[in-house]
Amino acid sequence: MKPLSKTQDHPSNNKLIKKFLKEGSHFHHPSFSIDCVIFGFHENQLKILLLKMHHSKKWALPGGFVGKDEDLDDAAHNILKSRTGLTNIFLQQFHVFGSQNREDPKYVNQMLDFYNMNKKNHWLKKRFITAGYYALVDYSRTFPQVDPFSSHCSWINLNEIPAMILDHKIIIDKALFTLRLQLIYQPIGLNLLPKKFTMRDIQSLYETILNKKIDRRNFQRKILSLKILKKLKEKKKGLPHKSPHLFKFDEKQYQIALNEGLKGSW
Amino acid sequence: MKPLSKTQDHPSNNKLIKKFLKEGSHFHHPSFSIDCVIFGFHENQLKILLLKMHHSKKWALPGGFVGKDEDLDDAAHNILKSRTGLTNIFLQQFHVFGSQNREDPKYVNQMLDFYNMNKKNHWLKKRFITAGYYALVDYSRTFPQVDPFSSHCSWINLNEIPAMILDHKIIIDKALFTLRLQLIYQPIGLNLLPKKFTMRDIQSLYETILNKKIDRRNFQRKILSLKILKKLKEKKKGLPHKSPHLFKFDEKQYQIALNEGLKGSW
DNA sequence: TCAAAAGTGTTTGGTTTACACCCATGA
DNA sequence: TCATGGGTGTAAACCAAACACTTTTGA
Repeated sequence: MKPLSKTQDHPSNNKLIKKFLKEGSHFHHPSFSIDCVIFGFHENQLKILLLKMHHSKKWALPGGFVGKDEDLDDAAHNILKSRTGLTNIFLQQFHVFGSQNREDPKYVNQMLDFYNMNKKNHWLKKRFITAGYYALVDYSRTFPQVDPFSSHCSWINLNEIPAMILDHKIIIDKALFTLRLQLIYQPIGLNLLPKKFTMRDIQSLYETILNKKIDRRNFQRKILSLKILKKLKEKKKGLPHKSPHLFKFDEKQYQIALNEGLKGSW
Repeated sequence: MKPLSKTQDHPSNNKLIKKFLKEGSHFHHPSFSIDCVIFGFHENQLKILLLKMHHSKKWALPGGFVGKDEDLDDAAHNILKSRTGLTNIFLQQFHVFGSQNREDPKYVNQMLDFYNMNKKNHWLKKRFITAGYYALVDYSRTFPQVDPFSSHCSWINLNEIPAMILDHKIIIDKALFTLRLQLIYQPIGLNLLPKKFTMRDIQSLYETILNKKIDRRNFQRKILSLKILKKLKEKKKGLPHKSPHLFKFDEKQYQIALNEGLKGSW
């Protein structure tokens, strides 16, 4: 596992947390939460942003609740912004998880004990239904921030996922499945790659998500035929070999392709 | 619009309804509901099962609530069974609807007045988040049943949808969109067609869902290449012209195809 | 015996796959 | 000057779309 982002202890947050634990249920849609699977891409690795929880050895997806008068999608965007600083990002609901046993009384009890809260019938101990959202972001433009219940907020390689609370591992798997499916009929990469990138960069992205090798020449032909890329005059310098062209997304065409739903398969 | 199924007035249900209105919130997951878009196919028409509400001129999707200790998917199956009598049916969650303004205070007020209930802070007047499920069923094997809040339960042609409560029209549109998308990478038709059917039957189904004509010969080649159909010795008799072969689904292959996700496009 | 629908190909053009050669660059 | 990856091309296999002829049937 890669080095973690620096611990932030938020000791000043104690009061806030207590208020939240006591009165949170008044401000939020009851027994309903949102969990975000935030994908980032760096050094040919697909990563997701995870939180290490206080009061538990386990990790969790960035999540939150829905305000009483808040749209679901807005709530998800707020969570994304709080953890990464990013706004206006592709963020999509992909599944609701509502199995009857999605609770973790042990963890919640520990937390309530820690803050000297009354455990009986506490609103957090009820079964929650959670909506899973997934986002694709540019790893290098994020500033991961812990939330009050976590000690670390880190990018973790997809093949190094630690023990997760609740059914969060299932949520991640479903997100990845959806992402791969999506890739078949929609373009992907805007927000996940830097503004300018080489053909190899975007191919690595596709290969990583699909977890298979693609022929370099065939990939180029196919991705260009989608008309979502613009070739720049500029080349990438300072590499040990021939300087590759840089590309950027043609955002207009990209949006059209997103809406129309591409066909075909990789 | 086609003739409606016979009105059932459920006068004996008054007591039950009052109990539900008074105490329903104790038994159910709070402020959360399920709505089902149940597609059926008959006479080359795609239909959906709708309820005409008491106390309103509008119609609604068959829906319900989730028991405190009930899985989301189980709740959806129960709703499907109550309205159609069917079990073991393809039923899939496709979206959660949680915009902040999905309420219809006027309609709920009318109903509460009718039953002399206290309107103040009534649990049904809160904003609900609802999970949309869609099902594909064999029209001819259903026995549509009203629920206590509706006077009719009828199959309505997709192009003759009446005024709907809340955002139910949006839910229908999204279901249809998902169905069309699904058709691209998954087989469809089991449960929606009778056990035995002709090549024309299944082609009509595809044409109806996709809302476009498909070449008869190309369709046959393509659908057979999926290996999900079994040709029967039997032929359909009593037609004015040449007797067509009957087919049935190879359920084993069908399930495999469902899980693998077909590729390609129609 | 005829109209209508079923059964069965074939041709054509495009897309996907597999594979090969030359070019630019820094070490 | 050489190892490495970039840029470009082509043949074969495969698939989708357009289209035609023959067969069966009841009226």
